[in-house]
Amino acid sequence: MFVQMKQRKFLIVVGGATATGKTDIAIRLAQHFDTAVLSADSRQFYREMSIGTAKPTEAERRGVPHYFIDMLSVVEPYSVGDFERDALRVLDEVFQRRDVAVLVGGSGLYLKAVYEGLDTFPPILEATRARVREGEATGGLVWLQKQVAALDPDYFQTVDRKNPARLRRALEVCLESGRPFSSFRQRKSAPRPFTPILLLLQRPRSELYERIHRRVDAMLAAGLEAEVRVLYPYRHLPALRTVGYKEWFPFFEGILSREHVVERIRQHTRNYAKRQETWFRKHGAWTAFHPDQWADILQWVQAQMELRAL
RNA sequence: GGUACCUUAGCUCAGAUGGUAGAGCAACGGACUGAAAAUCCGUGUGUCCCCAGUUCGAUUCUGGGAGGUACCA
Repeated sequence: MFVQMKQRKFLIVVGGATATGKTDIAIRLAQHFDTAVLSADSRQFYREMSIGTAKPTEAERRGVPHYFIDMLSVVEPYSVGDFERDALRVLDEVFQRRDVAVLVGGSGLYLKAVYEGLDTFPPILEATRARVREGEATGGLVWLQKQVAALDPDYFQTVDRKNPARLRRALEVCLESGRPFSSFRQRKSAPRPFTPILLLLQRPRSELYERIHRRVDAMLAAGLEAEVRVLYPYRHLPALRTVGYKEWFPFFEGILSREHVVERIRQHTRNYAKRQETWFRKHGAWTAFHPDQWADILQWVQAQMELRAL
C-alpha cells in the first residue's frame, strides 16, 4: 500500500478593518512560525505612500520578511488580478521552505483573490479602456447602461446600474472579448496548494474609532501633509484616491481649511472601516478575535492546523 | 442689572392661523470578481429647553423659570 505523505501548507489570512491592529498580529504570527508576511493592502504597495497608509516601518517588521510593500510607484497600474498572480508566485516560493505563510490586509477583495481565487478574465488593452472612457465622457452613465444592456443583458439584470465602475468594467470585458462579461463569471473558487485559515480581527466600534482618531493624529505628527504635498501633481491617479491623501488637495488649492482636512480624514477613515466590516461580515467564513487575545489567537490557529492537516 | 432676539435630529438650521415635525451635512445599514482606502445604493435616529395655564388636543398660544446671543447700562 502506498501512502502519500503530503505535507500540508497553511496560509494564515489576517483580515479586519483599518487601525484594528492587523499588522502587529501578522508579524507576531510570522515570528512564531518563522515565516514571511504578504501584505494585501492595495495602498501599501506604493513606495511614495508610507505615512498615510500606516505602512509598517523596518523596526516594526522586527526582521520578518515582507512582500508587496513598496513594490510599485503610484504611476504604475496594478489590479487585483495582478496581485492574485504575483501573490501565488511568492507563496510558491515561501512554501518551498516553510509550511506556513501569513497574508494580511484590509482590502477584502485582494485577500479573497489569493485564498479563494477570482475567475479569469481577458486582459484589457489600453485602446479598449480609452474607448469606454470616451463613450462615458460624451454619453455619461446612460451610455454605459445602454452598452451593457445590449452586450450583456444577463449581467445588466443584476448589476448595480447606477454604479459607473461596475458598468465600465463589464463593458471593457465585453468589448475586449466579444463575449458577455457574465460568461466569465463562474464564481467558482480555484484550487489552491494550501489551506487558508481565515482570522478576522475585530474591535468594538467605539474603540476602533478612538484608535482611528489617534492614528490620524500620529500621521499628522509624522509629516503626512508633506508626504501628500509631494504627490499633489499625481492627484488624478487612482492610487491617490486614497483616504488621508485626497482630502488634502482642496487645502493645497486654498479652498478648504487644514482643520476641515483633518476632520474629513477622520470621517472618511471611519466610513472606510465600516465598509470593510460589512465586507468581512458577508464574504468568507471568518473567525473573529480581539487583537488583545494573542494567546487565544495562537491557540486557535494551531488547533486549526491540527484539525485540517488530516 | 435693563431691553430685544434665540432654544427643534449628532451639527447648522427650516416649519406648521394649535392635530406630536423636515432639509443639508454627519451618523447608521447595505451592495460590490481586476486601479476596491475605489465605486454605488438605502434609512430620519427627536422629552421640538423645563414647569404651569388655556384647550378635546400645546413643540406651536399665555405666564414663570433656565441657558445662550446682541445691544444698553
